[in-house]
Amino acid sequence: MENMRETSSIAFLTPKDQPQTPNALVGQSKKELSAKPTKTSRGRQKIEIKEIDVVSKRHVTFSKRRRGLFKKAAELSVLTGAKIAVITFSQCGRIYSFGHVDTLIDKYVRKMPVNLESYRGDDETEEQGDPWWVRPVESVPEEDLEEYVASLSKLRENLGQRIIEMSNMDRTVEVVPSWPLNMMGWKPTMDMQSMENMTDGTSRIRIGQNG
Amino acid sequence: MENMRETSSIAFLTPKDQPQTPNALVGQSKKELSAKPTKTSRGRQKIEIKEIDVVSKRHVTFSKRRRGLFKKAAELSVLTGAKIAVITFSQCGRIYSFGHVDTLIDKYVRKMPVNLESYRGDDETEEQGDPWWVRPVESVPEEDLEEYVASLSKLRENLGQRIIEMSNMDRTVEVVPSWPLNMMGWKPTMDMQSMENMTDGTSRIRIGQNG
DNA sequence: GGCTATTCATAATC
DNA sequence: GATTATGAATAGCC
Repeated sequence: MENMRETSSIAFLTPKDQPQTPNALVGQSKKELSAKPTKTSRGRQKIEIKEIDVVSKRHVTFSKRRRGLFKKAAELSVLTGAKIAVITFSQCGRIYSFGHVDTLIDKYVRKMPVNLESYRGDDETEEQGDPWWVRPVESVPEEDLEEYVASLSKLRENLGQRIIEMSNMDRTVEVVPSWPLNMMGWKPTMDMQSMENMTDGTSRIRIGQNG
Repeated sequence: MENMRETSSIAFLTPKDQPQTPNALVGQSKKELSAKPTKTSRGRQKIEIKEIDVVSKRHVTFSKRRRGLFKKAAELSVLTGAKIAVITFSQCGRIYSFGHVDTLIDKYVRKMPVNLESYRGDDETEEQGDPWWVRPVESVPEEDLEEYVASLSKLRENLGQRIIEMSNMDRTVEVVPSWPLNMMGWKPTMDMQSMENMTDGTSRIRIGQNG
């Protein structure tokens, strides 16, 4: 009873969901040639929810649906007064975020590790254990202690900064409700959609040692 | 040309968007009494995107739309292979999150500050400046230095933990793609929707000193 | 929490 | 990036 509309037969439809060449209509008519109400589109087609194989298609879908997702988030936020944040890590490693989480995610996931690389333990002769700031203090050689403390101190400093920012955020996850939702000509602004390049393909965080 | 369909006149429609009593149809007919194809619903109505005044209505909308939002996020994730995370802070202070962000948010925004309260600077005689771990090392009195270093060390330890967790996350923001998207009977599971109580009304983070 | 009619999102296509 | 027809989300009700 639900999919009764599938029975409507248009010139476009192939007998039974049979695959057809993308340009099956090329050279058919340009809408003016034929008197029949030739449809120029088959409209939205039902798709299976599984990874899209064709790369270009996948990218398009990512763009469109991400936009839609953000819009939904914005609406939900405005309608209910909820604070919302959305983060999307695209396959190619780009981060698109909605709300103010990007501050949090960006700062913590991407930048913090960098700030932790000052002191790097005993040269690279050491085997690849945990990074220096995770190992027990006892493992730090006497002669490195000064540098170690300095690094620790700096780490603390950076940490402090981040926490402060976060505490501000928490109150202000003001996120969406604050920006003027211009539903008609709605489009994401830099405020709600930030795009960041990852240096390279590694979407992994580099923690501590090794260059 | 777009809003032509508003002209369709059903028994339900009041002359011109004029407000009507909620139970305007009470006692009209129960679908069997009338031969006319009496509509049992006016279907989805267009609404303005602004905070919903009626609380109960707002809650319903929050539930429905949050669910929809998460579903969209799930689909986007599966279709494009992107890693997605969504966090919603409801007005009443509940957190509903999608993906693994909750780990991140929970850990950092809520729990981390607690772990930083070990060393608390010079008693409470000190005025309410920055918390100890943000102030310069020089401000730490000689006699407290040992405790200070210990705390700093502990801080470092906690931090290490968190960063590790996060670095795992980054790879694994595996989030949605991993759970079986059961589109038909789709419903959020504990895996993707976690609900957390805030201790009290304060959605603010308590940082450092003072009890 | 389920139902229906309608609005809204979007796959295909240009 | 724009258009169009159709699949999906959902507002108002029970």
